[in-house]
Amino acid sequence: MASKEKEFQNEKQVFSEHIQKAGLRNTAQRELILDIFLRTEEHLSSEDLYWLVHKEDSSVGHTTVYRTLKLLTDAGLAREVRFGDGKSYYEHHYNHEHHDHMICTECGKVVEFFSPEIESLQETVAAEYGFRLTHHSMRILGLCGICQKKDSESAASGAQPRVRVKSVFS
Amino acid sequence: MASKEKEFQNEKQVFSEHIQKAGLRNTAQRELILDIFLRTEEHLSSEDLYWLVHKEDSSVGHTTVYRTLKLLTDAGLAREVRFGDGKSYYEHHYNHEHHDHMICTECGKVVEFFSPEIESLQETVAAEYGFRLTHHSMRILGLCGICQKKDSESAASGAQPRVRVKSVFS
DNA sequence: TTGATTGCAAAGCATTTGCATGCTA
DNA sequence: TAGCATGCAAATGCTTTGCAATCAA
Repeated sequence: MASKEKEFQNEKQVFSEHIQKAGLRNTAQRELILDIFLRTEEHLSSEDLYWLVHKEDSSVGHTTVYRTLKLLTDAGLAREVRFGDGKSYYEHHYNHEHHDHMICTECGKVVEFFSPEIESLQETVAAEYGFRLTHHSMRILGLCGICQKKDSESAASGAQPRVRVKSVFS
Repeated sequence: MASKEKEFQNEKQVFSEHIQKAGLRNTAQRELILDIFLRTEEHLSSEDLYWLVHKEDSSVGHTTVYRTLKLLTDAGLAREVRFGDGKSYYEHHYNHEHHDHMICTECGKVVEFFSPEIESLQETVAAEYGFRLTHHSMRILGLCGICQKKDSESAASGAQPRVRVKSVFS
């Protein structure tokens, strides 16, 4: 692995370029937030990222994290995702393949998957209704293997799911 | 069509039974809210439904509409749906086939569709990852036929989309 | 009569905005 | 120096909760 300074050079350059094109400015806060975002290979809420940033620089505020996540999204480095608990999460988007999510409603585990067959069927369906598809969102909710076992073994454990899915959508 | 009094008898009985089983009570507000919900074949937000109810009985409050929509959902008469604008919408669920949604990001039109092929592929994918699928949510976002034309004809019209999709999810 | 229900007001969340101050280009 | 960025506090939008008064069973 490259040294800390050389990591994520591509992503950082994409960000710089986006900032310059838009007539914005580079700041220490934005650099720090981007760096921590890139170092964390998870689905992060703004709140999650705020605390990670806070550990390294406690002067950075919530607002800046929110605004920077939007900026990262605009720059194509992040993608906003929702799992149904009312918050927005963000995941890496630069050089990452498109995928959908499968979420365990018990422990909150999120699995990324991709099905070319489903993708192409979505195109077909959209065309049937005269739509030009621009994006889609698909979540599969269920129990992961581990939680299926836990459920059959015993009833309630005290564990708190990370993502509490309040409702089922379409 | 049956007379107003005889309409939706099945739905109303389902509601009565749910209320009795749960040890709850029938009230004029709940009857009115259910009635208006059933008469409206659309995706309604709590706010939408509140105003429709308000027209017929202005003494009914927001809170009661929220609580009654939850009750209808518990009773299996309604289903909560989210389109990505931060609000919850509700649609008829009793004796309605499962379906997914296609949403026009320009005018907010919502089309319901069902694809058995996609459904079965979802089962397959879930099984591949050891998940037991319980629900899923799928939204296709794009431009409907009409808005594609409008877009090519001219640029901006003053029309306000009913659903403003703020973010793209998975 | 008893306890569920109602509606108001207030509280909760996640997110956004106004604004004075600070800092980059 | 100009004007974008920051961070605080306040505002927002949707939803939930506390509570006293009301009403169904």
